[in-house]
Amino acid sequence: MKRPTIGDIAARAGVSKGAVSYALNNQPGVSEATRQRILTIADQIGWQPNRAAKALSGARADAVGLIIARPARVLGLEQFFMAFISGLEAELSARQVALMLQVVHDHDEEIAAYKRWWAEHRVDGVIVVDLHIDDIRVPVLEQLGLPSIIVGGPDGLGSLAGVWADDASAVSSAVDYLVALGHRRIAGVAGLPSLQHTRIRTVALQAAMKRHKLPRAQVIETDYTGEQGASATRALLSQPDRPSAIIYDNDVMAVAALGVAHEMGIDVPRDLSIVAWDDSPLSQLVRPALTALARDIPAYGAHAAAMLLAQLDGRTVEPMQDVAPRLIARASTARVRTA
Amino acid sequence: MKRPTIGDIAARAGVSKGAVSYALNNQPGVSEATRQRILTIADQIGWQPNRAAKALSGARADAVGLIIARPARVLGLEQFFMAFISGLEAELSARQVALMLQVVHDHDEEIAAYKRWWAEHRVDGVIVVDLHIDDIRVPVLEQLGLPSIIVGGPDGLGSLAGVWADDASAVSSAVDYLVALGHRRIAGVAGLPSLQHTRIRTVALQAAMKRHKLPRAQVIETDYTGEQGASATRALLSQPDRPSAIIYDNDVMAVAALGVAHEMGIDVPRDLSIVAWDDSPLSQLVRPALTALARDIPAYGAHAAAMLLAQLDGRTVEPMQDVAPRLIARASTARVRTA
DNA sequence: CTGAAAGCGCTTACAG
DNA sequence: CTGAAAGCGCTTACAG
Repeated sequence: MKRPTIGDIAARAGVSKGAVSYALNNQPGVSEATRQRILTIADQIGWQPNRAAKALSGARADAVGLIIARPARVLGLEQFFMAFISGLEAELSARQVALMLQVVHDHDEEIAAYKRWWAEHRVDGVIVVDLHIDDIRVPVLEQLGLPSIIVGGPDGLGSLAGVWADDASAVSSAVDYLVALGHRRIAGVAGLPSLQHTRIRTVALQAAMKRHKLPRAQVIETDYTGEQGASATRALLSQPDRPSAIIYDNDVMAVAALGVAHEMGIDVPRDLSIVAWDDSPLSQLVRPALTALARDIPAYGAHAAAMLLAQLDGRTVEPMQDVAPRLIARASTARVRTA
Repeated sequence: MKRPTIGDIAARAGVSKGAVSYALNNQPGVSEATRQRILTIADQIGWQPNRAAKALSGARADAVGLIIARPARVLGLEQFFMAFISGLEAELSARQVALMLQVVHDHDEEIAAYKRWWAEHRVDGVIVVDLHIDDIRVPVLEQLGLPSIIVGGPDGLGSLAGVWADDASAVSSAVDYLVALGHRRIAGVAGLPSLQHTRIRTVALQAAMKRHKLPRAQVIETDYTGEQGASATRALLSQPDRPSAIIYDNDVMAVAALGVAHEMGIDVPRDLSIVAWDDSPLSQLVRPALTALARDIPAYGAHAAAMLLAQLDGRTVEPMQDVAPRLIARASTARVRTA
């Protein structure tokens, strides 16, 4: 059986295709009685709009895009993206908007994909993640005029709207807590230095140390993998003046740190306190359970999607700071030993 | 500036739109010289095909769909999906085929989405994951005629093509290994009982026990979360005749088990051996590192995508068994203590 | 090898 | 409130 078209509906209802179109799209131009009759017939014969035809007449694609530029190797261990996507979906599918997903190697590929999607009318807008410092994607998106919501900010957004978490205040509260526990030598194992939020966190860490009149924190940058997290931890703990507390930019590295501490005979939390970014089932499962800086990642995704949809509806969208991450204290942090 | 169309190209080249179409699609009907001239002009003016117009003329959507039916809560901790998606993408993006992703609550929603996508010509085919026992999606997809590749099998595929890993032989080899280490009481902490591969694994476990003339394995079913993995482990280890080895259907539960063993004063691997399905960075990071049944998940995704693309090209696609998972021995398994 | 034309299924001014 | 018609940008028989 062939797919029914508005022509079929029009024939059955004894009206023109134009009238059917108005009725189906809730446009004025048909009487309420006719509209109802048309809607009933459409339902009966199982009519579904042909997207291609709609799109060719200038309608929206009813799809938004998300591109992730990370090596496959690292992707698997990021709890972030699945949680973020499930949040996006909650907003999008309620509005029958589809999500186009692509995984690429770098920003050049990502930009090429944006251009193609936009030229092909595949998407109405995109959600951009992993904001970099001096991000080359921002000017390209501005120039294309492709509606975009950046996940990150508040700096470097250009004229685009963004949504970000207040990582700085979260780091600050973590340092306050550690200092209150008596820690004075606090170090950081950071993520990719090119990411804007890595810089924000590191700057906030140093600012908090300064505020407490403590020496600058040692910070080692990594690629987020467990291996690099482990190496960084070994380096930090092999010094004579080793830190008594370390803040990790993701949970995988913090778990790796537990293994390193174990192998070096350093007890957590007695001899070393550990704080991990991004609470996760993992953080709760390991022993000792990890003190974490927790973000509501699905909510973060939902907000980004809602902002994009609002923008597509022509509403003006203000850059927005999302709720601040919370410090969840567990067994990996403790009062520092009085030597 | 307006987007260029084939009309613009035709005007510049001094040929008809038809000729341009033939040239651009590598169809016969234009001379090689003309084709080159047209291609050059298209490139110069930055022409990109309008998908909507192509689709309306009966072309493919050049998109395939993937729907994941899992609660958001569980999704975040599944390393599987991101790894699988990165494998899909490797195949798809090489062919400029887009991936439509949707997250739903149950199979009814999933089926509704398949119907809509297919009716709307949004996708050319779909990849179906998490094959259930008596899966209601299979007959629906068969009836729709929507090209589909099932991830799972070999049973319950109906007339659809599938790709699956030989979980049975993997479980069998794990049991052989444990028995060789002297274990006689082996238990299983399984995943969702409605999933086909859960049944395959459990049946294989019992078959292996029988082959070794050992008593049936105790198997506890779970929802894959760390909590249920922990409860199941507590239950198993609280018995007088507690097992000396347990096989877990995912890494998250196995890590939770390490915590439970620790809290109960049971040493791993001295008093308890643990084998985890699906090797992951997590399995390698925890202490003791987990002996794992490892699948190459990105390759699995790549194969599924390749099969779907082949099917869309009209090639006949045979159901295919992927490479068998490998047992990777690490520190969580050991020779059983001679009591 | 090339041109002119119809058609895909919608939307939307334009007349009545 | 309704109908007839043009148009979106392609593809593809059908003539030359």
